[in-house]
Amino acid sequence: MENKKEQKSYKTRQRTQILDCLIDNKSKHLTADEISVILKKQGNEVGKTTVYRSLEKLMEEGSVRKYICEEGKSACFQYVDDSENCHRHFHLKCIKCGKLIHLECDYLSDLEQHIFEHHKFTVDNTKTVLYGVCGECSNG
Amino acid sequence: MENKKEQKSYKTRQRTQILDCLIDNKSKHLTADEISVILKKQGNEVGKTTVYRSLEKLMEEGSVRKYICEEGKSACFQYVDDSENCHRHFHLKCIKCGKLIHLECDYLSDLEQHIFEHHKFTVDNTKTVLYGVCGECSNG
DNA sequence: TTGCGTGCAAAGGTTTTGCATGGCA
DNA sequence: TGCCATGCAAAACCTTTGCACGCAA
Repeated sequence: MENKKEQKSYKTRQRTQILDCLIDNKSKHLTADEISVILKKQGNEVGKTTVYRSLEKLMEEGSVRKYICEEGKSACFQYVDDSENCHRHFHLKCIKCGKLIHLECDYLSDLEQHIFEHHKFTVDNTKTVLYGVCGECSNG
Repeated sequence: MENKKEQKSYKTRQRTQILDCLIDNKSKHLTADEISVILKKQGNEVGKTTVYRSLEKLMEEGSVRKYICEEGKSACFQYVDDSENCHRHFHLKCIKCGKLIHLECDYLSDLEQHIFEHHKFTVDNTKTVLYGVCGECSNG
């Protein structure tokens, strides 16, 4: 069974640096590869395998969230910052410049409520990203 | 403007069957592999390469749309049924049973309008899927 | 006949797994 | 010392590309 017993977890250089990297970039969605590259540039090389495995652990612990991004080629990860209430708002992602926008807005909460009441569907904005074009890119 | 020089396009057994398959399943999101399997079961085997290439053509023609789905492993495709106005509504997808729900609702159009006016962002619901749990699965 | 379509094989890119070694507690 | 963590190599997947042959028009 999915016994969510907390598993032991050691504090290692690699895992710490991966988490730090995600925190430093908490406004962005990073791919496993991007994390790997950033760490390398900082002189903190970490094997790709370890990046993937650490991200998985961090997701289980709830510190990190996985998103499926527009490109579809690779998954994106983002630090879960409780102070930003990311579980309560929607994310918009520009398909032109890739910018990620955190949308804090009561209107959106109402939307969720509406969908739940009228369509019997519980939206999980942890997994949901609205795609489109941001103001800057549409002016271009 | 969508002025893509129209390329010549031959009507072949494979392309016809792929499109038929998408039409038969127009309420679902199918992966390239699923299409391949369905056709095989019908005795209409089509090479994977051909499935991918045909889907690309069909997308250019505007008959088919590509979505990035939750699993993230593979892309999903769906027939564009103009009579259903899929470009005007949102799609909900249940992360438990995989069911796809077409949400026809004025409230949602307002949402788009709201995001555009207040957040300068043009949502493309061609690419957007709201993830969550449907009524049946949450009762389970 | 022309040139797009098809499909096998192979390449490319991302993610996972096997296994021996390393390192936290 | 007991385990989890790490990382190389290889496997597993999904998708794309090269190439020779097939087939619609």
